[in-house]
Amino acid sequence: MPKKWLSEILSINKEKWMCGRFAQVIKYQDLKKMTEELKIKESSEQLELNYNVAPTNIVAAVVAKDDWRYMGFFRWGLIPSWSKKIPEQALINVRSESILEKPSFKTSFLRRRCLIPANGFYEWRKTDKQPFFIKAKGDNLLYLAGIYDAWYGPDGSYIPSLGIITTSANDFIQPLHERMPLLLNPSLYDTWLNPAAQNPQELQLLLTVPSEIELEMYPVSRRVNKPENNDADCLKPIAH
DNA sequence: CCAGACGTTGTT
DNA sequence: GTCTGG
DNA sequence: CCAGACGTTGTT
DNA sequence: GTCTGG
Repeated sequence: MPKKWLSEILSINKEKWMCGRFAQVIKYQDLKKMTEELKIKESSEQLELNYNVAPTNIVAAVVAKDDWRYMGFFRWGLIPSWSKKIPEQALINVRSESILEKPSFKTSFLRRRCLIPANGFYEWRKTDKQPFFIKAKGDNLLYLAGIYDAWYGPDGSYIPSLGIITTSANDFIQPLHERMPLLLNPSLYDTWLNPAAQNPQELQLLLTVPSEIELEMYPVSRRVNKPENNDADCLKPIAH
């Protein structure tokens, strides 16, 4: 029996998820800056450095309980609280356009919004699968808009999880992809994080505001393809 | 009322 | 949990 | 998102 | 191709 599987002969690779990989490498200075900017009351001394965040990884996110803003840790891939089991396909992205119509997302959107700090996110060019890193101009952190929930497994396990909200790509991202993560303008952070803000129409409006955040992108090594390659080289620009 | 689903992406 | 379909 | 597996039987 | 795992 030859060791060739059908896939090697038929190999047709479909692109699937939009924002399917990002970087969360938040060192002391950035952590300090973020804590001030977002008025976080409780955080860690330091965060795990993840240059290549893949679905199901644990990520840090800013959330609020009443007036108390803190850093929480969540599995990337939303598990609705009522799920009987962990969804087979991780719900890593949430379409902003239909968020209020989806039972899996609606309540989390109305009551449990978060911001996921990221250095930037990875995107694979459709034509040649060349990976790119997309980040804010300069070295400012990006904050990806997300929603979270808490899930208790039948065995008593407790898993907080989140999903990243997506929207149609702006002119900058368009050449690469149709979709992009929702990047709120900083003036909207307060409302976004406020769990008392629960008006569906007002919240939905936040999803339609075009981002004013200036972005830049550059190609990176295909090493990033493999989630276990998790080091600074993932972020380095390579020659075109 | 109960049963059953509950998601995204892109391409064809 | 919440919504849709029968 | 990409990577990697993808099967069965019974015997050692 | 389809599914699971990270």
